[in-house]
Amino acid sequence: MKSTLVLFRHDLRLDDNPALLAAIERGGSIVPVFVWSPEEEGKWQPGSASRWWLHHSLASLCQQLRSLGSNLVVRRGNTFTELQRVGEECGADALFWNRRHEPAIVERDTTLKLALRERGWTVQSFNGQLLFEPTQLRTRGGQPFQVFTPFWKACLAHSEPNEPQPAPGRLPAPKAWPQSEPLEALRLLPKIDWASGMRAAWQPGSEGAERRLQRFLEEGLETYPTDRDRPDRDGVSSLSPHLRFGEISPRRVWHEVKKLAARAKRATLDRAAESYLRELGWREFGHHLLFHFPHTTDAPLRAEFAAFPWHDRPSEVKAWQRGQTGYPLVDAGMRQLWTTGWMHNRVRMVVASFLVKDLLVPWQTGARWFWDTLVDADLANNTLGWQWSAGCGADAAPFFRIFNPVMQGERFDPLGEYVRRWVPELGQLAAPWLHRPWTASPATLAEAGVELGKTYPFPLVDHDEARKRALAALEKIKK
DNA sequence: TGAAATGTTGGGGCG
DNA sequence: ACGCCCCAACATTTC
Repeated sequence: MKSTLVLFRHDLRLDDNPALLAAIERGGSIVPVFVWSPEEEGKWQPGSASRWWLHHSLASLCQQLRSLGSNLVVRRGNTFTELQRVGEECGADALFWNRRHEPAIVERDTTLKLALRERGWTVQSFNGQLLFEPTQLRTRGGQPFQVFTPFWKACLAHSEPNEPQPAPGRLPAPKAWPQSEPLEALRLLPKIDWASGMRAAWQPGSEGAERRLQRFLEEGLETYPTDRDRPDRDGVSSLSPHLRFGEISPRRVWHEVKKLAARAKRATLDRAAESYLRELGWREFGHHLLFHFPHTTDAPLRAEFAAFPWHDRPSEVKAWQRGQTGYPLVDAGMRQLWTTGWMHNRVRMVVASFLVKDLLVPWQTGARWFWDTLVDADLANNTLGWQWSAGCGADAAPFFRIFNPVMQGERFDPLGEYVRRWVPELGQLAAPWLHRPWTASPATLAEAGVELGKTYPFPLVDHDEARKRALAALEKIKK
């Protein structure tokens, strides 16, 4: 009996999993495999938050596989070596996977494919991560898109992404299971347990993804166009980490949202669906860009920004990381990130603007911190987001577009509920002062139990001055 | 998916 | 009634 290995990576689900379905169609037994080989990811090995998530997501996948009479073979080491060994142990001569588009992985996978084929294996890869493959969409001039709007129009004009496929009901097991390590051997969990905030906020695995999706469809989609900008509300889907690990397929999300809007036949829902799918479009855009411009993980896409006069001050970076900048919205965001492994997108833009423009810290420093702390850390989206914020990427916000952290707070967290949740030492301050405590009278501060410089910091920089400094720095790279 | 600076307009107070 | 000033409200330009 023939046997097919299915390599799981960023597709930790059983439904709408093209590699898995193709393996079943091929006939014979199926051997699901996970190989932990972080050094093969190059400079961007999974960060701490991602590892925590990965552990739990693998546990969930393993349980689901077992309920189908299968299992997950867990190995660590060199991917090529381990797959060969697994193949020998169960007599498999085929390997199927869903593609990833990160530069180091594309390179690794290309080598892997060739090496195994040379040894007589059948190796096939599929698209399980994206709505469209990066090579499918080109401008009329045959170039990759670098501006979002035409990119998205091309997506919408393209034939619909495939309908999602249901999970198989059963997976034929091999006669003998290859050796497998216990999950704990991968040592993905932190040594000191800092993950309690993450446990409270998330349920890694496709079951958790499913719950998020259903809740969002029922309660969130309708108000998405406005509430998506409100960190004080539960107005977004929170699917990002689930999409990152492939616990839910983007095609599934796409079709569920469209189906709901089509059934409802209401203009508001149509608009809401459009607005949400557009964000899925940004995810897609990020992945396509990284595929076509692999150097952008570390270097600005707009080369002139390489000469930007950044100021990397470790003490200021530290204050930013710890949520001690003295700007309440920035600090709230950074603490939400530290505690839950996630930050609301509106606030991500504000904290990124603050780091890059108010502090003049290189965007790569911010990207590194997000990479380590986000449970949804995704190389393509992280790169796109930071280059967008720094004004040096594709279709980026112009550098002179500088967020005012006070105004953003007043506009998007008007009652200060978001700040109060994450910066409790300001909890007693009334809304008008909450976003700019340094402007409150000594009496107001005393009444709220706030002592600036002691219980909560003074602003690290004066935004007005910082803004002028940033614009002056920009002049240096202009001809 | 900005915000500040600058320009324009129009109503009201007032001599 | 008129001209003048002020300034809020909005629009446009600039960074």
